[in-house]
Amino acid sequence: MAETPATSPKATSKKMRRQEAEALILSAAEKVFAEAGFGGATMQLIADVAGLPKANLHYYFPTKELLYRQVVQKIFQIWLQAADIFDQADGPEEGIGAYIDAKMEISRRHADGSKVWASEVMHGAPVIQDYLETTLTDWTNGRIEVIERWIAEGRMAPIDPRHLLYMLWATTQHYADFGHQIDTLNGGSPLDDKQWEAAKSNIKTIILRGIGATE
Amino acid sequence: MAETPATSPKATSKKMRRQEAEALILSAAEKVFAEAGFGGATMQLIADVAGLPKANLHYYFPTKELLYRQVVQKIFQIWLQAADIFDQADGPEEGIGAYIDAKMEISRRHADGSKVWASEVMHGAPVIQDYLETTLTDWTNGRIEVIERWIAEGRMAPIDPRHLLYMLWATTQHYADFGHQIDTLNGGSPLDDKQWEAAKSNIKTIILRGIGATE
DNA sequence: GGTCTTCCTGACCGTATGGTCAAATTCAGA
DNA sequence: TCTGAATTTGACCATACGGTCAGGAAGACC
Repeated sequence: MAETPATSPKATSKKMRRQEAEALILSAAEKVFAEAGFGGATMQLIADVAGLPKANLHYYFPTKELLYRQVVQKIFQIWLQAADIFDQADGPEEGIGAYIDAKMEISRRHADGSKVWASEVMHGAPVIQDYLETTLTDWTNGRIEVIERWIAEGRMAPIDPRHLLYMLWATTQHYADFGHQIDTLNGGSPLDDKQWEAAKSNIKTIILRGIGATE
Repeated sequence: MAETPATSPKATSKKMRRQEAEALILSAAEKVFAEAGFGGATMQLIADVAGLPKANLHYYFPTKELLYRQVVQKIFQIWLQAADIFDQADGPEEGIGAYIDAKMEISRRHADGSKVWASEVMHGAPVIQDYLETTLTDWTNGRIEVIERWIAEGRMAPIDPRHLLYMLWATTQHYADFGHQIDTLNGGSPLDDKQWEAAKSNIKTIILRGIGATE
């Protein structure tokens, strides 16, 4: 009768602090939302993964929508963080190269979050449309300016910055969102360290050479 | 065969043929599954979109899973069709260029199907895992051989064919799967003909130059 | 100990969903 | 016109889901 404990990440103390309880639930929710989608996920399953009774989830997160929203916001923060790397660079080779590395690292370390984000956008961004229109739009426009400056300075070929950004997002996210397909084509095993390095290296080689940012 | 009178979404006669009824339902299902995901889609909503009573859906497709499976298989067929273009080419510039065009056309014309496929893979391919392991694996290995030959012949740079294929899939699919995000960044409007051409052109420029397949 | 706040949870509820069914309707061919 | 198969459909059912609630348990502070 192993009903309560099982494989619960944290189930030692009887009472939890708000912060750790929320973190535990958010982590379980991210996993379940990634695997089943918003509609396919159930509060009961999230509760099981977190090792808590369902009613406890509703104590911290009144509704499923609210819980989902927080999961999406969390990954968006990580996403934005990586984006900063873009600015700290001197030129396209360094900036875009580092950005690819950072985004690939996110795809590897936060694959579930990436999937939730992808799912959200794919279904028309019902809960984070405002983020797309404000934060993401601003960030994108800022980066476009940077790229245009690089082009004007002759440090890379004159390509449309928008489509370059889309290519960067698409290619790096692909390793998270389509990770299962990649694993299957890899004989059923996840990419190992070496293969991830090869992926990053190949992507950087193709894109940096493609935009004429290599010497 | 050529005896189908007035094939419109709403048929004139009270009774439908199996073929057209199934096509109508599959089309509605593709749309709803794309917008809501498998878990979020309901048979009632699909029925409403198709303009049929729910019980009628179950007459043609006994279960939701079965209906979903057919939708996924349908888009996979289209996907494979485009893949043929790869072979009919003489070299990388022509072959990969045409493949990008074809996949971009699919992203534009079959955005819903692309989303369903992406969703399916993202959730671990519960219904088409066998396709990944057989058809897709075979196709991929075949294309890897072609690319390796091109490399051996000195017609493109020595990059890992796998990661090149992933980049092609990722970049082209992105315009369907993340179409909503792209539209939002485009001021809320879908890309027009000119913008789609620009997208294709930019992608081809970057990738073909990136793999050293241009003169 | 007493008391207040925070946290925990089993039991419960209304609703929506996938699926069933049997009766009605349509239609092709005899 | 008659007959049997194919199709259509409203009504129905069991289940599972998101969410509620009342009462109990665990600390914190005096």
